[in-house]
Amino acid sequence: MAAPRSYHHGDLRRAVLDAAIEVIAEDGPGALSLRDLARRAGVSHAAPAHHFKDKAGLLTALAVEGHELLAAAFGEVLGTGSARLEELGVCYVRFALDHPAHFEVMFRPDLHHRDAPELVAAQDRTGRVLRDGVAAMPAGRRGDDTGLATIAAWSLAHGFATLWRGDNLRRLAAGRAPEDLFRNTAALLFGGRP
Amino acid sequence: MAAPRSYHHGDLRRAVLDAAIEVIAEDGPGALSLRDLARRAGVSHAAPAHHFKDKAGLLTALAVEGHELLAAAFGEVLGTGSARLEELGVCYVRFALDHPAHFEVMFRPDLHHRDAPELVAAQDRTGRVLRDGVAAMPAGRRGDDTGLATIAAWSLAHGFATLWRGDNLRRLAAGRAPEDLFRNTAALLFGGRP
DNA sequence: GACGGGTCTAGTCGTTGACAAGTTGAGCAC
DNA sequence: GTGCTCAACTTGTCAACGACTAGACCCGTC
Repeated sequence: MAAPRSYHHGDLRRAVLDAAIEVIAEDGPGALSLRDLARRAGVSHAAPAHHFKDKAGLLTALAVEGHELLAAAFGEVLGTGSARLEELGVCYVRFALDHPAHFEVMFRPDLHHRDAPELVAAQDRTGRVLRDGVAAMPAGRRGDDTGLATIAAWSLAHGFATLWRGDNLRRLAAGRAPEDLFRNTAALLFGGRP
Repeated sequence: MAAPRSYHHGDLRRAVLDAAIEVIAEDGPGALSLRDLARRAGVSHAAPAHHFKDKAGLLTALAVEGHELLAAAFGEVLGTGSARLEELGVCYVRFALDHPAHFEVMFRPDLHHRDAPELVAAQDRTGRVLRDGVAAMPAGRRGDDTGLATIAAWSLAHGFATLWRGDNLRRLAAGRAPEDLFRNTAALLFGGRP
């Protein structure tokens, strides 16, 4: 990073993405500036545009990367075989807390090029993985309508993660750690009947 | 509105807020520009700053107004006495769909002055109203821990509303209207055992 | 050793948020 | 009425931004 730069950066695309992740995680997408990212990478102010076209393009790339990371995380949980529905939700919440910048951008269509084919594909894949994950669960409490169960599980996890990140649950959480708290919440709704 | 303007606008604060609501509902908070709002209200570019200090101040005011509207909506539902927990959630979802701009801003701390006392008060009030609403429900399925039940109900409704607004549930919804769909979802989790 | 395409620089335009200083006009004291 | 005060608003300015353009640079290929 301190080495003298040749004319070509080497991996400017990744460098800009990483810088963006840092900025967004700290101050939100509103604080993002292409010129600032260029400065951080040590290149001229117009260089990033060559990789991402424009600001929305950069955020689209970030969203796609987020969907890939989420799908991978789901794959790990499902791969273990010990997959209870709660753990899928916990995985979702953990993803949101571990990758706040990606999570922030993934579900904000006003920030990206909504029609970018790679984004649409990534979104579809996430939806499919989610639904398949729910479908693979024992029927039990979740009812027969897989679509409805998916909506329920997704809404619960997404809402929890979003509210937690916005610091809206601090008072209600009463000091409990987010993952445990969500596990309890999910167990209350999806778990065995008391 | 078409009348010749005197030096004083009359109610510039309201006019700017309304214009902001329109812009945000259409293109998101990122598309907001104080100068554009001023233009729409027919005043100079610096006039809005006199009422809101800065952009974050405007969004803070919007968030506070949103909390007030939400609390009022809850009051109506709870006032009827026919308050089942699902209907509280439906009310939340309907609020998000009816007031997209307010909803968008209310839970995005990076957009406002997080420490503004009127905002903190409004947030606290929303949290309290929510919790009281849940507490007033028959114990039944929701368990004994009111805090946990509030988190569950809030997360579910918030997640559903957010995902719906981001167009992430289109495929899973299969044409069903959002309110009915949420009612079913909530019934699946909170309702009587099938 | 020319060349061609991907990568980056340098310069520019129009727009924005924030700030400072001045202007207007309504309400109030006398 | 006269003069005062103060909030509401205007005008002018600045640095920063996103987007665009033309051109410089570098590497692999023929």
